[in-house]
Amino acid sequence: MDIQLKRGMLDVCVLAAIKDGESYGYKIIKDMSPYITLSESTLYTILKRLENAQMLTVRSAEHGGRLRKYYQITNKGRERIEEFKSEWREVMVMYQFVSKEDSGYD
Amino acid sequence: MDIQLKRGMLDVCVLAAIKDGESYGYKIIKDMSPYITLSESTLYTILKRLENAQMLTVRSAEHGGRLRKYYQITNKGRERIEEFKSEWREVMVMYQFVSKEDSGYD
DNA sequence: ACACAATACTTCGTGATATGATGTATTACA
DNA sequence: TGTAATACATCATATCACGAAGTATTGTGT
Repeated sequence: MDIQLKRGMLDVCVLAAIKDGESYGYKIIKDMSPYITLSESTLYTILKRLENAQMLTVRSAEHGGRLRKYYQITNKGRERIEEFKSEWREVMVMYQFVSKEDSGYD
Repeated sequence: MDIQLKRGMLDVCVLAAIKDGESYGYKIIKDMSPYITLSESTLYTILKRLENAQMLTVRSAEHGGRLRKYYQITNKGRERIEEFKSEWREVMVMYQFVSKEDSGYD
């Protein structure tokens, strides 16, 4: 899939992946993999960005000797998801502009 | 609208704007403006990119003392539109991933 | 005659960001 | 003993939308 087309959607997808309960990096990738492919470097970049934007909070916890970072969505994060849904209408306008056939009229 | 969300769509929108007949920069912006807003700098960047990718051809012609560049879509450009439509399915998968409500199960 | 809007295209710098490559470290398993 | 899986981090790179600024002409209002 075209990288550019994913832009602006991945952030929100990651938020959606944790909206029903906290999760951690590796699990997020696994959970999303049937629907969306993203590399580890991409995910951790996004998580950091969302943390800076206060759309999620992080807590570190040990699990089986390994350190894990658990991510939890904030209200701001949920608002971002709603905002995205609103913007989606404009995206559909663009899609329809592309996919509409020539009517023959003008 | 979020800039990032437009990415990967604008190129195809411009191709769509000329798919029913050749046009020129200024007119393309006017034609698209009810649906999609894009600045001149963005458009001419895109036109140059599409030309390099051989998705459109250009001819210069004088019109009312002013120089105009007329852009015409190529087969490769039309193929790009079709390719985009295919990729759209994956975009919708991402959108549904974001917009789906928690089922309560799992 | 003068100012200003509209038409038409160009170039430059900037910020955002998805990704591959690479690295570190532990656990599980064959 | 080695390899895969788990888990997170950093860096450099390429792509790209946009504002700002510039050039030049035509049309219009006063």
